[in-house]
Amino acid sequence: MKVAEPTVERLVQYRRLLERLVQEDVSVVSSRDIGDMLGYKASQVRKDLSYFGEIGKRGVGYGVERLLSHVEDILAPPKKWRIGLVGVGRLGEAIIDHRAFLSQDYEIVALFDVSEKKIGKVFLGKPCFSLADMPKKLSELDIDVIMLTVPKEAAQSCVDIATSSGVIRGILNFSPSSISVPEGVIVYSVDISVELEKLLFYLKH
Amino acid sequence: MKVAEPTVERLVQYRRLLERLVQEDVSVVSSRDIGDMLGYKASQVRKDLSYFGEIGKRGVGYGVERLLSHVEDILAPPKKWRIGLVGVGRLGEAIIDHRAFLSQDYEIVALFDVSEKKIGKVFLGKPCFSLADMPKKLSELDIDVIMLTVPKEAAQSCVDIATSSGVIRGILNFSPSSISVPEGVIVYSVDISVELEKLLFYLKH
DNA sequence: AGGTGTGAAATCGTTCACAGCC
DNA sequence: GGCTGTGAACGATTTCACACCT
Repeated sequence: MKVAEPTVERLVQYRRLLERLVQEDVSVVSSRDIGDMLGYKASQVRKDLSYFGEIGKRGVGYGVERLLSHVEDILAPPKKWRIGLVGVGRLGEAIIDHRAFLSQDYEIVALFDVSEKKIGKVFLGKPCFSLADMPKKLSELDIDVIMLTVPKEAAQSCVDIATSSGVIRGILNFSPSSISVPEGVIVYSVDISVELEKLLFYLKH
Repeated sequence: MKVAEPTVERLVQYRRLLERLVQEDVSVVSSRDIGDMLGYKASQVRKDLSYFGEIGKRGVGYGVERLLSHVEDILAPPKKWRIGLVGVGRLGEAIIDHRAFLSQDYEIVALFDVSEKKIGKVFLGKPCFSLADMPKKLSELDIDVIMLTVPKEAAQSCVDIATSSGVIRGILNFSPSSISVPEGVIVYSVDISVELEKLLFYLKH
């Protein structure tokens, strides 16, 4: 099934909200409730949820637990993803430490850096290896995805080294640069300054 | 003039690329060159640039320096924005240290935190104040925008305190939570785990 | 020939409006 | 009466196709 990107983004938000509602012992929500809490139109919420079958009750709403497990199923990965993080700087460490990585769906299993000071050390429980050993380690450790937190000058060469192993299928790029990857590798970027610039642009009307 | 959001995002990328091309003494580029380097269609590049007047030469391309100064003018803010950062954790420090903040267009001028250990200290040249003093300090220091790098539980209350001063016009939210703000305040969010989840979703086709 | 600028067409995503069920 | 599910209308963005300039 083909799902639009904005829908996937909202599904992640629905899951988060529903987890909170389960905690708070809320048993039923309407599309309007969900929309109000997350800043979406009720019709948007209904359309998103309807792509995956009829899950609500007309005249009533959605059962919170039932809907949550439904959304979890949609988002569930085929296996627990194994992630490598390239570039153990301040941003890299902040990400290793991030609460998101308590997820059951993925795990950071190795770090990579060029600095002799970092290679061989352990950061927040994760071992750091040399960039030069990366292709070998990526295969050995069965890593599917890398997150790139290196300076922009290093980004493309790190990508080239990582993709040379042939095991990498996805890259989450935090560096402020466009990278090119082999056919079939998916790249998403999180670019702090681009988001800030967009905000500032609209601030001047 | 009204500019679509995806266009603004690409304009920021064009500026980055053009800055590099100036460094490399490239004097002319075509829309196809730009598109190939950034992963856009040539027609997309031409359309984006044409919104702001005829700047290229038919049969030739765009003069790099001329185009850069044109794009800089489009993105230029009316004044240097003054930014406050709320939450001096690992992620907050990574952002303070980020190369993006060498920009002439904006500057982090103050930090805010609840921790007694951090209040009164200076981090990478930026003074840290108490959350309780935030409304006063935001006015005093003429801060327009805040960046939120607090745990999700604290996000909404920090927003409420910050917007109570009435001087905040924009918020860049790094916390994994939806926040509500008074009419007229613009919010952009950078959510690491949402981007990762989207990537992983498309990895399982 | 080569490359821009741009209306028109195509695509993608959101919102409406209402039939259908609880 | 209230709320879901969904085709149809709408709106936004991308891509095409070609006239026009150098």
